This record gives sequence, C-alpha cells and structure tokens, in this order.
Amino acid sequence: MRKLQQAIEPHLAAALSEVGIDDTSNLASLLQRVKEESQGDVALPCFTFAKHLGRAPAEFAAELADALQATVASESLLAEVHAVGGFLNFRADVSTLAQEVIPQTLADPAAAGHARDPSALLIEHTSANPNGPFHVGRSRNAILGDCFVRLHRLAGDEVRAEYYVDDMGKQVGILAWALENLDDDRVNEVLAAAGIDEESNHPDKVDHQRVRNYQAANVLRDDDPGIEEAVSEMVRLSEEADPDTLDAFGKAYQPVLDGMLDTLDRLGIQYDSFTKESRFIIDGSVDVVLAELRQSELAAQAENGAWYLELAERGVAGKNTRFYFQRGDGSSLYATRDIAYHRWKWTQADRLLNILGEDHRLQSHQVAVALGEVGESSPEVVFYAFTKLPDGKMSTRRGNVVFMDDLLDEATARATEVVSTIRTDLDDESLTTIGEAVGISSVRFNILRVSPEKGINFRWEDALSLEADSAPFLMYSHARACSIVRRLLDDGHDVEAALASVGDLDWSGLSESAAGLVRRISRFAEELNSSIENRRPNQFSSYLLALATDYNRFYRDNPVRTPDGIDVNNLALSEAARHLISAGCYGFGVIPLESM
RNA sequence: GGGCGCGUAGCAUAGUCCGGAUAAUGCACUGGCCUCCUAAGCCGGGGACCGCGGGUUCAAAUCCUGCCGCGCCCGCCA
Repeated sequence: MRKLQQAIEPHLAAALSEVGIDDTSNLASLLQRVKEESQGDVALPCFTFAKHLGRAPAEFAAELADALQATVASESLLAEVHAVGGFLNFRADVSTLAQEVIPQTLADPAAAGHARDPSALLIEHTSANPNGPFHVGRSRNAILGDCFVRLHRLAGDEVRAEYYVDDMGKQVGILAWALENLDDDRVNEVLAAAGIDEESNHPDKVDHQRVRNYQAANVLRDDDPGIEEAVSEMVRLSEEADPDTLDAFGKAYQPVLDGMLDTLDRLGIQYDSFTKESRFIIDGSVDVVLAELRQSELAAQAENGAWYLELAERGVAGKNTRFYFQRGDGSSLYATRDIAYHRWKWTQADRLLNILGEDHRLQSHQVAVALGEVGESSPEVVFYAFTKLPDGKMSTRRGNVVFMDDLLDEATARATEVVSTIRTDLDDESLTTIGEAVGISSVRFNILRVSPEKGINFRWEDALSLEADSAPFLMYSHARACSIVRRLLDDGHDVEAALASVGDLDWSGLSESAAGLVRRISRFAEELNSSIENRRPNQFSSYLLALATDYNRFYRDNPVRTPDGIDVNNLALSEAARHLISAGCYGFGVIPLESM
C-alpha cells in the first residue's frame, strides 16, 4: 500500500492545487488506510480542505474524484478512485499488485521483511538472576526479548542476543552461602517448617535442587543476623572482584544458570553472548565511570561521603530524587556497573535495545540520565508489565511461582491430548512431536499477542489456550499449505517447474478471497517494520493472524489441484502465503510444522 | 504523599503513539457448510454507557483536564 500512496501523492497534490489548496506538504500523513476494505485501500479525508475553502466535504471530495479519473487510467497500480461522504477513496489494482509481489516473494522469501537498511543491534534480555529455575514471571522478558531478536532478523538486521549475568550480587551470595552451609536435611526441615516445601516435578534438574537451598537460606536469614553478616561480607568481597569469592559464586550459580538455559532452549530461546557484571569491576571501567560521574554538575556528596546525582531537575519526582552511584565506603552500586556495561555495549553495536520489567522504569531513567552525564547515548527500552498469580507477583524466594518447566510439561501434555483426538491415524512419536511443538508455540504466542505494557493474570487455561487467534491456528494454516504441495508431489507433478513461470502469469480476474490474500501479502514488510519501530510485537501478531485467516478463505474456494493438473496462479499464491506464514511464525518462535 | 503504567461486549484482547467512515478479533452463546488440496477451517446471528465527568475539534476509544479503580516504583538492595 505504501507504493500505492507514493504513486498517488503527486497526482493528488496537483489536483488539490487546481482547486486552490497549495500547501500539500503533509499529504503523506493525511493519507490513511481504508477501514472498510470493500471501500478501497487508501483514503484521503477531505474535511480540513473543505472547511478551508468553505465548501461541503462530500461535494468537494466528489469533485476531486472526477479530476483524478485521468490518473486512474495512467497509473497501473491504481484501479479506482471515488468519493464516499467526505472521503476520497483509492483502490489498488490487485492484478498489478500480484504481478509485483508474488514473484518477488517466491524468488527470495527470506528478504520478504526487508524494507530499510540493516543495522547492527544488540538486544539484552532475560538477564535473570541465576538463583533458581526459570519461572513464568520471568518468561515474559525472555519471550518478548527473543521475539524482538527474531523480528529484527526478519527485517534484515544483524542482531546479537545478549544475557547479562549478575554474578556478584546478593542473590548469588545467598545461594553460595546456602550451598556451603546447609545440607539437604536442614534444607528440608527449614522449608517444611516455612510451608514452602512443594515437591519438585524436576528433581533431577540442578536448578530445581539448588533453589531449595536458596529458599531455605532466605527463611533463616530473616531471624539470624549472623547469616546476613556472612552474606554481606561475601557480597562485599565480590564487589571488590575478589577472585576466590567470584570463583565460589561461579560454582554456585553456573549449574543453576545452565538449568535455566536448558529451559529457555526448550522454548527456542538462545543467546549469542553472556557478559558478567564483575567484568566491569575487574577491567576498571566502573572506576572510570565513578570518576566521571563525580565531575557531573548534578553530582553531590552525602555526609558519609556517598555520591549521588540530583535528578529533581531531570524529570525525577518522588520522595527521593537522588540517584546514588557510589557508597560511603567508596564501592559502586548495581546501577553504576550498569552504566559501565552500557558504555561497553555501545562499542558492540549501533543500536541497543533492553527488555525490562515495569519495576525498572525509574532506574532505567536514572541510568539514562547518568549515561548522558558521561557522554553516552541511552539505549532503547521496552518495558513490560508483570505476569501475576492469583496470590500476587511471582517470587522465587517465597516459593510463589509457576516454573516454566512445569508449564511446558503441562502445555505439551494437553496439546498432545488434543492432537490425539483429532489425529487418530498418527503413532505416539508423531503425536508427541506435534504436541511439543503446539504446546511450546502456544505458550509463547499467548504472551506475545498482548501489548507489553498490559498486565497478564496467569491462568492455566489462558496460557495453554489452543483456540483460534492462537499459535495452532497459524501452524494449521501453514500445514494446510504444505499439504497441497505434498499432494501435488505425490501425484507426480513437478512443482518447481510449474512455479518457474511465475513471472509470466496473468493475474487478472482474481477471486475476492484471492485478491484479499494478495493485498494482505503485499503488506508483510511494512507491517513487520512498523511493529518493530513501535516496539509492539503484538501488532505484527495481529497481522499474521489476519494473513492466516485470509489464507484459509483463499484455501476454501481457490483449488490448486484441478481436474487438469495445477492452477499455477493459485499454487503461486499458496506458496507465497506459506513462505510468509512460516517467516512470521519464526518471528514469534511458533514452530511451523509441515503436518499436524 | 508523589511519579509512571493500565482500565474497550460475560471473558481475553486489538485499535490509542499519528483524531476520521457502521469500534475489530477470539472464547463463550447461536444458525449453516465436509462424496471436493487437513472442519485445529469457512460463512452467518445476537451481545459495547470504549472506567466516570468536563474541555478542544467539522469529527474523540484516540488529544487536554479533573476524578475513580487496579498495578509498578519512590533503598548508600539487586
């Protein structure tokens, strides 16, 4: 549709100038998509112009429509222009559109989402403290982050997925202390007494084992100041980058992190790099940041020698507008190390994107201001609201969690059951494969289809929903398209040869549903890119669902297999749609099976 | 107390950034379509004071403003 807009703009500007409207500089922003698709593709509301000229909008629009009839004849992409009320509606010529977009999509499906120059992008996401199994509360970050990674790759960007490992904080300190000081009997005893002693469904996974020590230590810590002191001492040493302490921390958290990464891997989420927080203490860059921040005009010192930036004038309000970056004892804080981390990240990419929970909004703003003070740019940030349980926010520490391993097991089991009722012809192995793919895809998609800033109340039936407007619907549409090709090959047809002539096809006389599919296909790249730029993956998910719906409508009354062989137009359309559905599925981590 | 986010049919959401045409989709409710490429599909019906009140505008779910409800944050924690 963008091409259509560009094609009409000059003609429209000329026509407007004829009737006395000279300022047409904002024409592009006035042109909009027609909501009711039967009315056309692109519309120009004429109310402002009409008012300016003191004329009736409908009459004015009709006059413009008349003046543009010659343009309809000269522009191959434009099929029709007419006035409806005060709107001037343009309709694209679908056969020209198909001629352009279908061969292009089939020739290079991987480039279907490219619409601009690629950039080198570093996306940091997940970065969860390695203190226990990966849980559903944390998963929105990882699933959203991984989706951005995938969508940007679809758009042609060079993306690096980065996990920031908090290897020196209090969480890891408590874990390390607990592993060293609490044996299994003690852990069992403490957790039983505290009432958070649920039996793990994954007793063999190290992250599920060690989280019990962590939880027990947190219980004990509440009324034993000695533990608090011991942990604090370890944390202090880690902040000085004491090698023995960091080594002990590493031994404590690495197996837990590995367990979390296994879970993430099952979800289809991988990382290109892991960066440890301690790195920026060790290489001295935190000290450099501290020195530079102290030079800031916003910097001031508290009575005990601690340093802060006064942010009252920088849009920070509340009880406390101070951003502390150095403690009274001279040591750094988490946020300070984050500044050093971001400075380093800027050496790795042209664009930075962070995925953060809504609880990090203030801190992210503080870090952004501080980055400005040391001469660095701020990253782009996507904030998401929490996934809550009926009992409130999930917490590893309090045992109020749904572990992702359990959710995936349950999702897979339920999906497998559904598949087995639909496909009675399949063996157990196939059922399991499909069930696993459907279960995982559904869990991901059910999170991605809602706006990041909107809170999610976790409910099993929602998280595991397999209904339409969901991952299985996309997967099913894809499987249908695959099935067509499979049947053609079974019949002995040469599908590749049939498609070789796609550039010469005549696309006139498309059915309504086929034309609808062509229009939808033609918008793939602009929908993808606008979704990325708005940082709302759910926008592209809506598009993808609409694409699948249009494909299913097309499928209903446009047979590819005909009594005489193959309808090549329909085959080309089906294949183009299949490639795009598959690409879109990739973007959301939905697994496009060939059969289900 | 202050800052930020959210509030759309019974439920779950889209649309809000950038104001436009009968507020879109799924579930649930309901009627139809498989001698024809997978019915996890397609076609139709009923169901909405777009949280509430003001304002701006030819036009407001969308912008401004005041309330109300829910959430997050306001550590020399991470």
